[in-house]
Amino acid sequence: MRRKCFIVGPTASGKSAVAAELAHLLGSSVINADAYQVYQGLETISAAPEESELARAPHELFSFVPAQQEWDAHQHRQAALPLLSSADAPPAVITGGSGLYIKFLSHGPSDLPQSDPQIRRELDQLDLTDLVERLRQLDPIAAETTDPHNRRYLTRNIEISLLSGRPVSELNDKSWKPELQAGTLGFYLEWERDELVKRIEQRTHQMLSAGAIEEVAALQSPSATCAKAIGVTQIQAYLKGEISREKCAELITIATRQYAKRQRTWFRRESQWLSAIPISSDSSPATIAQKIADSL
RNA sequence: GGCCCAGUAGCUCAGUUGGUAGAGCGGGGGAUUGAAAAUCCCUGUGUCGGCGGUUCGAAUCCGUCCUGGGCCA
Repeated sequence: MRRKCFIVGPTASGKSAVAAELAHLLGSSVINADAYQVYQGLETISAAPEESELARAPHELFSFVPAQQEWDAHQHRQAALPLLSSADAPPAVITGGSGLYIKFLSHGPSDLPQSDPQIRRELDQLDLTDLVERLRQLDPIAAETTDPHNRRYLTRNIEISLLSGRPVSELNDKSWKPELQAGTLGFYLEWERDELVKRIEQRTHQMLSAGAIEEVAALQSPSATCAKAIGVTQIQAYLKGEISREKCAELITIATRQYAKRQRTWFRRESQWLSAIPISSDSSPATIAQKIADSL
């Protein structure tokens, strides 16, 4: 298997630029591990790599899924595996902000059944107490350990039990298969909190004036996942005249900040295999990339 | 100048006939195995504008002053 170098961090941390530089230095390519940069027609809002970055090195798995389609971590892993097979290629640079997508590539996921739209549609009709009851019938242990308020997790656990015909608690041993091998490294771009908040604010305004509004206006019946991208509902509200442009920017900034916080929490937990790289406004992507390349 | 309304957590506001305060949002922390930019959990001591007074006890009543807003001159 090909060696892997993960570049992760919260949104607006400058991952794309560092990844592009690093791939350039290594004569390699950048592989996307971001749940929203996979979509077509969402480039601005998802902060997909810019022209200059795309020109720096080949980019894989970016902007290739129609916005009307659903995509998920498992499909993404399947799509990425062929790109990671040749052992003699230079290390692949994998980057993105979606912890789950990263984890699916850094570790082998458990062998569980895939999602089933039909089952989900049916379960969506039930209310929380019914979902909890349903799970209890299928798997009392899982019902005990699953947050009874978390619709997503309840649904997925019921789905797994139904599809496999066995209780989830038997199938999911909660221990990831360590896929990390020698030569695989992960780097976390670590910003000082206030500085990242400033960057998020600036980037939001930049996005709005760089086509984000037109992009959302042009979205034709996006998939449920796609419609959940930060910025979509806020810009739609602005387009309908429900909120001002300033309010829209404020709401997007807040949502992005909260997202960055969740990312921080996720990656903190992954710190066993991720080394933190302190980064600030005076560090250039090229310098960071060089530093990483030297440590490989 | 006179009258009226408002002044309670970073923000928006609740606080029933007086028993020293509580929600939402924001913020902070956490969870996270095929929807993950999703979904969910935990976390609220603040001179109740200031100063006096009444009372066993006042954010709640009285007086006065300050700051916003409105109406009348």
